Amino acid sequence: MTADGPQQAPAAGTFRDRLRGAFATALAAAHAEGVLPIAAGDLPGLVDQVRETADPKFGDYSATLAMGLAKKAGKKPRDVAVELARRLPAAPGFAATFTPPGDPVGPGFLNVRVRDDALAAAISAAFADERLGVPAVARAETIVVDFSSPNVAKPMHVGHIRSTVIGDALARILRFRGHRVVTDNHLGDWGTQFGMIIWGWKHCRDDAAFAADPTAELGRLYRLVRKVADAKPEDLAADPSAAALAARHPDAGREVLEETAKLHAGDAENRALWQRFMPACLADIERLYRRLDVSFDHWLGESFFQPFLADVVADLESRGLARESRGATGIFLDGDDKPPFLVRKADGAFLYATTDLATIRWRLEHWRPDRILYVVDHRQGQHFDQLFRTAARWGLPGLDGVALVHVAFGTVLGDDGKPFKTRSGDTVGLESLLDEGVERAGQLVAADEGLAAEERRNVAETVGIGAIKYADLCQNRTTDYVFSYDKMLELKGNTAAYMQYAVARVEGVLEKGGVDRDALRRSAPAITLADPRERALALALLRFGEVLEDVEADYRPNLLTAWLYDLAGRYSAFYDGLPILKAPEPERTSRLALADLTGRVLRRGLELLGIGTVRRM
RNA sequence: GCCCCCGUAGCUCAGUGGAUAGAGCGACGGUUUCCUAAACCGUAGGUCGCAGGUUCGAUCCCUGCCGGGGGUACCA
Repeated sequence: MTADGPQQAPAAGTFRDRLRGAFATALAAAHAEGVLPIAAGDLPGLVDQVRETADPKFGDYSATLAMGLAKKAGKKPRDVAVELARRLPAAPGFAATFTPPGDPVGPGFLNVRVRDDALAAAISAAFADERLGVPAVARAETIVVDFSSPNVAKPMHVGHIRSTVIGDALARILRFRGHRVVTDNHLGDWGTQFGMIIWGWKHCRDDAAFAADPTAELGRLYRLVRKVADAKPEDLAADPSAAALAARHPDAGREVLEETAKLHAGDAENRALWQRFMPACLADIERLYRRLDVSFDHWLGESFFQPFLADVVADLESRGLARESRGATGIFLDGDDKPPFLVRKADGAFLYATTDLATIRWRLEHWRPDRILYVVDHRQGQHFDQLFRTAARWGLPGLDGVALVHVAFGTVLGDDGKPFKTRSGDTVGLESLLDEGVERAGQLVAADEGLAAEERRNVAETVGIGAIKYADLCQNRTTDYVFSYDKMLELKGNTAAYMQYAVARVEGVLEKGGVDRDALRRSAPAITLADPRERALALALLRFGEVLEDVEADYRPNLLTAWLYDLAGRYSAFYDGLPILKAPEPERTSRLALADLTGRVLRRGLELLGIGTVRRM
């Protein structure tokens, strides 16, 4: 190791962090010497302009900040770049990690390359590290992640999958980053759907069916009563039994609301029915979560907050925020002529706005979060806008400085571009969705004769569920996405199976070589990165921490999937082009270490998305 | 009416105030005495909806228009 090279484990932080730090130092020095005018507040925005290059021929990292600074400084962009480049080598840690940028390129780009010895040292450190070289956040925050939140007593359907999958992935990622994460399944267990089921129970239940499969019977009642209560002619025309029921009960819609109101008011019979229905509903939901490998710290549903609702409204009224209008009570956030944020209906019932306000108050009091994330459908944007503004006006203790964020996502569409439905027009049940994904994965896996029946089933489950989750996560969450089994189960391209396959290939080569991975790790092998494919793989591996930071910044898991895909591709190119087991030393051991690290990074990355891996497939 | 989102290759989608706009599928071509070819390499394919504006630089930011979707007082 040379005198100016890395002395031991590299400095904390990603390469990007270290380079941004060096630029911050250079900027501060230029400012102190009167060369560049920089307000302290501008610094973060400036160093953000240090990022990985689009094309490796420009080096590994690139700074574009000189062009913007030039105007303020009254200098030419290239001159500004030169001033910064001159001061970089003196910044702590720069010379050990990066090669100095040469002359500015183009209008004033500064391109920087990671030193090969620093790259090898960083790989060695990551290889020996449980966290795979990913730094933890400097300041851990308490972050509540509110996701999934299905309506109990309605079967979970395709509409629930995005919130569940995206929310779970974000929670896992934030936790790995070092934050204190509190996941909460804010169940819809107190809404009108119970009025429907209670009404259905009283008028048209099938006791034998309920005894045999409670949730199936409750689901049937829900679907039936919804049609009867809504009384849409086209629905009734398609369903004679619903039509007959609707004819006998023309007031069903009103009666359903009355049953709901009675439940909320504490009516003994309805309350008893609710208590009877709940365990079966929860068991059904929990089975799905087990299959999806999703768990929660808390299950504080709407019913939990029900005792606080009257007080929430009274408090809002006493502070002059909420007032009566057309018999209801609401907060007029945008003046008298715009729809208010209703917290109590004319019939006295509370709404989910009321529950959400009570929930914010409760979470602030009990969890003292720095952030609360709501992973919910983008169609509820207006609700959250009103909710957050109301909370701010409410002046709750502990709300100052707390970020309330609606992490919105688009709708799941079918091939026809319309919301994903079965051919008969019903929403697709989540369970049958998973079954079909696993079934299709199984057909693909079955082609491989090397696996025993049970292992094939496990692989099919992991690949099928992974495909469905990945398809959801790999898309920008704000856009709608078209659900297609064919696409998500492609074995090439940006799919879970491609990444899982890369992991299995790592396993295969290590197994074939009879490699003891723990011993390999303890031996602290020297890393050589002579071939461009080795270097490209190494650089990608070390971006893990940067990517997770970016995921957190915008709550976008698809940045992680995109990077994993890139990483798996680089591994495939490395694996295809270079011998590992048959390479001479020291390349052989170095490549084994790279393969092992790649396998662990891919597995961890997929794990952070809630996606499993297999040893063979 | 008002508010929000979207419009990028034939299809499904990434992307971003920066250098020549990317990937998969589909099409065409190549690679296997070699560790999982479920792979790899290559070719073809784009006025980034249209028109202005801001900028050294715009697919990205602003304005208008066109097209699609969603929301818009007592469901969640």
